[in-house]
Amino acid sequence: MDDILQKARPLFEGIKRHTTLTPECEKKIAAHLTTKVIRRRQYLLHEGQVARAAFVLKGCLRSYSIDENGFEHILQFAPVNWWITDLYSHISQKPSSLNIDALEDSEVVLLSRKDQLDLFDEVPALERYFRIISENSLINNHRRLIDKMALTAKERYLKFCTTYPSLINTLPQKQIASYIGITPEFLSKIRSERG
Amino acid sequence: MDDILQKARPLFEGIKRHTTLTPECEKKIAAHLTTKVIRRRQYLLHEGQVARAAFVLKGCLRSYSIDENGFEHILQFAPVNWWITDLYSHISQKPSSLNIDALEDSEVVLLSRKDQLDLFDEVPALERYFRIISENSLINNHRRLIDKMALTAKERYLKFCTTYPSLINTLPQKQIASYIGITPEFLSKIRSERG
DNA sequence: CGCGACGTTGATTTGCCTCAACGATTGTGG
DNA sequence: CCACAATCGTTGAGGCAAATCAACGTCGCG
Repeated sequence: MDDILQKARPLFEGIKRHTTLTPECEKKIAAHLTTKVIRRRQYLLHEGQVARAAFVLKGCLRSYSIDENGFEHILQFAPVNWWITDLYSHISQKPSSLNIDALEDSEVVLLSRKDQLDLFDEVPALERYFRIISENSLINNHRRLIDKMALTAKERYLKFCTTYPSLINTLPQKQIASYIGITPEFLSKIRSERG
Repeated sequence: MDDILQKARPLFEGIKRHTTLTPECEKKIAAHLTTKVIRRRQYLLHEGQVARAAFVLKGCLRSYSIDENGFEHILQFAPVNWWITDLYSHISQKPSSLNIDALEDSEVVLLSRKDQLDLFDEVPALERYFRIISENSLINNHRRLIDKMALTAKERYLKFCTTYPSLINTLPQKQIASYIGITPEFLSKIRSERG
């Protein structure tokens, strides 16, 4: 129990950057959290399961959909201190259409939707925190959608490089290509034009 | 004053579909709302201005970005009972990069970010409501982004037709083409292939 | 009436994909 | 520790979905 309270500290710090949180509230939250280790290439969520929300303590995960031709399309990367889930499944409690797996050995804390909703009544600050990160995620998604419509593959790649410089050398090119919506071969060609 | 309370009724009904709202809270909210009429082709928001959030009482609006070649990319349609804004600008209070204008004669209620944040402290139910609609918008945006990466133009058009059947006959084809991310010419060609 | 926005259609171009072959690197079991 | 497979990135030839450009008919509206 105290173990979780300790491990979830980065999460509480994150919450405190947006709102205030008393030690009692931290305990209430911690009571609903569990931790989980996920090794590289292991799944946190398989298509068809019901998702829980995961906060990354260590490592890096990704969520992606697989289309009818078997191609992966990455929706999100989640490095340390980010949340990741299939939001549709998490909220509706229906089977997910996304997969989530670990790009490196990772550790997360998990929160079910039921526990999350209970906590929103117990700890209003938590609801505020999730309201804020939902707003921010929405802004990022708007930007990404517009970029997908307005920019060329090369422009999107360069923008990715400046927006997430820390991920460039961490992630395989294949994953970056999938995130910006092009084939790995074409990304390779883009990069070879003096990069 | 009572006028706003009356006009905002559809908004209060919408909130009550997600949480509970007392008449006193409705009054508190109404005190921060203003109404505005926007005629067809008139702007609610110009690129560079700071956005407020708008709830549509009548008509239909759109938000869109203009790229460096002068092409419009529609981010959102807002028919009756939907919110629309440039979320980035509204939240950060910085100049917007989006435009919002009316596709037909419309009327909206407006809420500034400051008033919204004040209300979150006064009326927790309102924060819950916005948390929920942010979550739902995010789900829709995820879906749309994946569709843009995984589906062909024709598939996206057919999906638009089944997802928003009421908009098909209301909106000019040009606007639909911009929303699904293709040229009006190509949409015309898609439609001419029987169906 | 005439102008401007809209939709259509065809010819041509292009950004990106597909497929295939090939090194380099990683990792895994004998 | 090595052999081998699997994964990754690169490169090239060819193909296709969608964009571009241009011309034309229609409609609503000042």
